[in-house]
Amino acid sequence: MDFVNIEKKWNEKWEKDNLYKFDPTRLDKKYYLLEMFSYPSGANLHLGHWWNFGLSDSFGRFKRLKGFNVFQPMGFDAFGLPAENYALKTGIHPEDSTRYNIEVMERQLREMGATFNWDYELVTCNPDYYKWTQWLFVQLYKKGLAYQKEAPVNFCPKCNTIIANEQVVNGLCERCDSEVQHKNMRQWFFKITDYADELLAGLDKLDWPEKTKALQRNWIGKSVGAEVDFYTEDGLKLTVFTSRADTLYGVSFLVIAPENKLTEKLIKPEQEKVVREYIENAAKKDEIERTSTTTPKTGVFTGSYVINPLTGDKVPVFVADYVIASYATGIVMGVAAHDERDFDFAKKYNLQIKRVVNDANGNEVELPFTDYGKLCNSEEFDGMTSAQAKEKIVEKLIALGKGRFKTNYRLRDWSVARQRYWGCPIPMIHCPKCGTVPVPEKDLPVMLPHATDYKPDGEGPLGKCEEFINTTCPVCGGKARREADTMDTFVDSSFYMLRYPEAQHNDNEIFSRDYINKIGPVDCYVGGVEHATGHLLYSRFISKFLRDIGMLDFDEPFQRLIHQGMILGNDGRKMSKRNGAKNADDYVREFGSDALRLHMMFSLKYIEGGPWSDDGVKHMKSFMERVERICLKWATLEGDSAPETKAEKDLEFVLNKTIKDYEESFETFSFNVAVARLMELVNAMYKYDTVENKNIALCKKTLKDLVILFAPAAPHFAEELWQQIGEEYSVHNQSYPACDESKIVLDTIEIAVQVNSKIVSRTNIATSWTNEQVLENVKADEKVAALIAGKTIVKEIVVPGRIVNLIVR
RNA sequence: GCUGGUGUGGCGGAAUGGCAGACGCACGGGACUUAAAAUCCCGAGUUCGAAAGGACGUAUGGGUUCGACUCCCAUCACCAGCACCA
Repeated sequence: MDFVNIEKKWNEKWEKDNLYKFDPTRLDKKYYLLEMFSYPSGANLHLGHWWNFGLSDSFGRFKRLKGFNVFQPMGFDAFGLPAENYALKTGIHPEDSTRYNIEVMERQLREMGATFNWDYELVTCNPDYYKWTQWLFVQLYKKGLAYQKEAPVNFCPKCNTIIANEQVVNGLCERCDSEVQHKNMRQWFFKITDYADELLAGLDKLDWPEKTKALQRNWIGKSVGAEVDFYTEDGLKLTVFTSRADTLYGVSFLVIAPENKLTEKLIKPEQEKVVREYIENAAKKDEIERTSTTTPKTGVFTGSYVINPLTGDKVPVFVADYVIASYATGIVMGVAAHDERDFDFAKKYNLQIKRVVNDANGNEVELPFTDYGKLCNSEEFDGMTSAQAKEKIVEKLIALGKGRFKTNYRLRDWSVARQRYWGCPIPMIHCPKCGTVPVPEKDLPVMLPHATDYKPDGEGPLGKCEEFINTTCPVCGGKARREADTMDTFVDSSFYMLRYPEAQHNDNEIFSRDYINKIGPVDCYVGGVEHATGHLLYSRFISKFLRDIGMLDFDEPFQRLIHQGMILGNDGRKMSKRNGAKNADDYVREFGSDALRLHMMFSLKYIEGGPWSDDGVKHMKSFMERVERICLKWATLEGDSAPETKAEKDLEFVLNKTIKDYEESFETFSFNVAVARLMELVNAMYKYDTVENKNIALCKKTLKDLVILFAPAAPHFAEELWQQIGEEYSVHNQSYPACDESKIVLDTIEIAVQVNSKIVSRTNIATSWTNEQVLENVKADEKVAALIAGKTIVKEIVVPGRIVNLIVR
């Protein structure tokens, strides 16, 4: 078979016939399958694209065979920095290069012959898409969830923009590896923190990899504890957050972050010089230096003391740069006896290490933190666990009015503004009279101008575009300026899965409430794990928000999530030209895409990925030829003798077992096992082929089922073979073959026989036998009889169809 | 440090607590061929043995069980994420 040319032929025919058209009226058995859409990079489709799109396309095809009305749209995440950086290098406008790249990539994706529903294509840089990105912004603004504040932000000096926490990797910009600077700027945020608890709780019911759920839990970082108010002699309140309120009796010192507003008020004149010097130094250090676990904690005494609300102890207050100003209250209590690093800190600055406190009688008492009775010098704490002690102590604080239960989250609000050109304009207007007001919905979209000066200047290049920036205030009609920033591209992608079903309509709504609730949420979402704390979290947040404003009945956009593993170079490192990276096209042209697809399915676990080795591609071609030979031979067999032979039953067994196992393997994305099952069936066919007097009807059925089973894994090959064996177009409109359970129950099977849990023999038994009959037969076995002779059988275990174990003494 | 994951032949990898290593690669052998390729068939965890057969085997050490790759506890190694988060 000429694999390369038949692919072209069928791709064209399928596309012409619109074979995989999604039927929006038949939603009772819909299946919404989605791969994370890609950034139009303009490069040729590489192996990673095939790995992602090709194999999940096979999954979609499988679902179609199973009778599902599969919705599998495709689009492009088209705004973003790469196009702009490319523009700065080449002078080609981001819009032009992006349009061109989309054209190239779309053509290649279509050439894959995949079942994507191109008639629902979305491109995030199209005004009819970003109209809804802006609409979303306005809705969030109206609910107080989009807001501006002056805040320390991550600023990438090379990209000249603010980036989100999620885009900072080890203090470096994830795109260009520049060291990220920390600036105070007035910025737009989405209040994702309002949903922290719900985002956490919602994870439990999702069919997602445990790993990904853990990543999100970790990222949200819920910490249940308490706030404790300490007062200085001057009556200044310092509130600390602690998850270990039970150690309150052992507080040796308090530490405040240099940036905390209260720090100023704590500095006593005699300490002024050293403290200022310290703060100045701290400001120079970057976050990594400050928060590295390897560098010892340093700090400086402010000169102030506070009173421990429970013990009345006088506790010194330090400034230290390891305390993070933005987490919780930015003030921490140090318990030297409990925490190793607090211990080191206390020793370094000669602070009292409160292993001992004075009890009511003035005697010194040891402070083990498990002995709460003694610790608190009160019988009411006797024998308490840490958790019980925590609760009791906080209750005492509440009674004193000096503390409360408190939960903190590591999650910060989502910084969404970018000082870049190639993004969705933020639909806000700054009016000198009315302040900041949203663009009225009827005026959306705010069009991104085809600017000529898109060079980033740290303030938003749109600010230099006069015809864009100058506008009138929608409230008072006076002169006003538009917001010059654009949105993070993760805003674009946070709702695309909800917009897809409506991609064909440019209505007055982002989507029809009725329709989205029937077709959504996404049943299965396929994409990389690298989006665990970014895109996947943002999308969940936006879904919950849309639910809250009455747009959605569901609040989790992705029911099931599959991460494909990464294909690595042959040296196990990220793929590059040096370690064997090739364009997928090189293989497609030589062996055909089906051979490539089969090899990818078979050679690595989809979910784990691994180093790429291409030896197998040619073997898959051989395998397909082997399949073709037997199929074409069997297709021409004539007559219909039906001998009841063992060989025939063996083949029937393998066929039906394959039908069953293949399905299971596909459902769990275990494509490697699925292909192995196909090979087993083919081997069984060859074995049966040696039989002289064949059951022709069985051969024909096997052959037909085999070709259908191949349809998801090797779509062009299966279609061609389907035609060649004389079946009616198209194999992709067939139903998945039914497994005849009666054929996978054999009359006789071989089971293992154990004596004292050790295999001593194998014997054939009839499956119709009762356990008693099986035992009787097993005991009659020569070897077994010899072993049990003269001994007492203590226990007889029969696992039907598996094993017999006789315990003798 | 915390969280999650992984650990099975030379390699990729199979195994609802029930015959470990399916399927394939590489390897060896045979058939066909003048020969090679292709194809078809057979073999193969390691080790002792001529063979029959035996011993040892799923990172390590324990445990539960008639029986553990699978469940539990501890340890080690590697991968990933978070990390003076109080």
